Amino acid sequence: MPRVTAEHREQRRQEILTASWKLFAGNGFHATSMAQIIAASGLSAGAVYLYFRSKEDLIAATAETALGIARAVTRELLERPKAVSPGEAVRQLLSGMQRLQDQAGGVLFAVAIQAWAEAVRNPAILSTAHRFYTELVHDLAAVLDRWAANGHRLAGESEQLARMMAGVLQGYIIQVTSFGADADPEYLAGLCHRVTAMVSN
Amino acid sequence: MPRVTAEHREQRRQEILTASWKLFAGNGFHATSMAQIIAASGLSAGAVYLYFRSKEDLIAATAETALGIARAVTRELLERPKAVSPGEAVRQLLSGMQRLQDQAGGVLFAVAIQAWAEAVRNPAILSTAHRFYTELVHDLAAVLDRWAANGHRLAGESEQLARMMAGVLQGYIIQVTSFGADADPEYLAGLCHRVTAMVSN
DNA sequence: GTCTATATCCGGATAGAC
DNA sequence: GTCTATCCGGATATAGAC
Repeated sequence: MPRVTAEHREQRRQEILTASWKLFAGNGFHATSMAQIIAASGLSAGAVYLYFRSKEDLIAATAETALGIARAVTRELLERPKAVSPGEAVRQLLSGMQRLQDQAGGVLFAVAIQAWAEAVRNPAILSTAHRFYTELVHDLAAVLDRWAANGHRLAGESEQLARMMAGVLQGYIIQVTSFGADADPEYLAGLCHRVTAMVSN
Repeated sequence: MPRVTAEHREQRRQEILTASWKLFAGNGFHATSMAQIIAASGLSAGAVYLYFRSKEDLIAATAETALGIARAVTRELLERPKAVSPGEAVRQLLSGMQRLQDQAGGVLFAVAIQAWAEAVRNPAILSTAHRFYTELVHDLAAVLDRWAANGHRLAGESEQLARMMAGVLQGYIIQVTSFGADADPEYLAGLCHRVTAMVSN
């Protein structure tokens, strides 16, 4: 009995979230009204508030998903036994993120940017962002260390290099989302290749 | 007569903008009310609306300043006759931006992030962001070309490399603003040095 | 569990006195 | 040119019927 209910609850939450993403991505968190979300979800106001206590809650859950995509992919990367070059890691990271982005209807990157902006005034979002950033850097450093253990030489301390790689990813997200300019595969291939040059000797 | 009036007008606008920056940086554009801005500026509601037609106008003017800082610094860089390495260019860029940031009370980076987020729903801001990004990439490409003309070898087409450098800067802004993590000079020096490795052969 | 209707509040912008 | 008082619209969240 509780099993079905919990599943049902979770599914409903997911439906509402999916409807919210698109609106949040297109209008930003604050210019999106609960009325819009309610209409898009196909439920009533009362029902939506049954699954999310407040708009704040909805924003927090949305940000959690959007900020977590990079982490989800590095996780996969590390679970495979094979060591990869830093550039190859970035390539897999970007294509994995793109895959999740497409699954979500192409809105996660935009929401991630919203979340970075929201973090300045919302401690809960800041904390989420900080957590995922720390984990991402940690994982990237592990990728670098594994590569170095295979006989390659890093250009410095792995965590600092990992922060640079994280910066490249963040910059990429801004560029592709705001300016739609960097989707072309040639640039992407060059970028990944040059990342390897950046972190190695 | 109109001379004095125009100057006076400009100065008043600047005062209002300066008051707005801090609020926008701390609360975001949408969670900042006109009432707060009016109180912070020390003027009355009527007076503020005399200098800015709407909150939208105020946001646009604020975004223009915040998004323009990188451009302002590259401009200086190019006006000097000496060719510099890509890493040195980034170093000067970051320190120049930091200088402007400090002059403005340490809020411009946060406002820039707000502006990137706002760009998804506000065509005027998107256009401003796009313009400054394009100019920045153009200027960075010129820095690279000048360096290449001095006998160094670039790792690819200068504009694509410039876009990578712009991405590094954007990532840095996010990291330093959201996580306050990258202010240490050692990381900064390493970053600049590695940028040169990224773009050269 | 779900929907409809609404209470309540707060935002931006303006009108008009001085 | 500047300030005070106020309007109007729309936002979130809830109360209560079914």
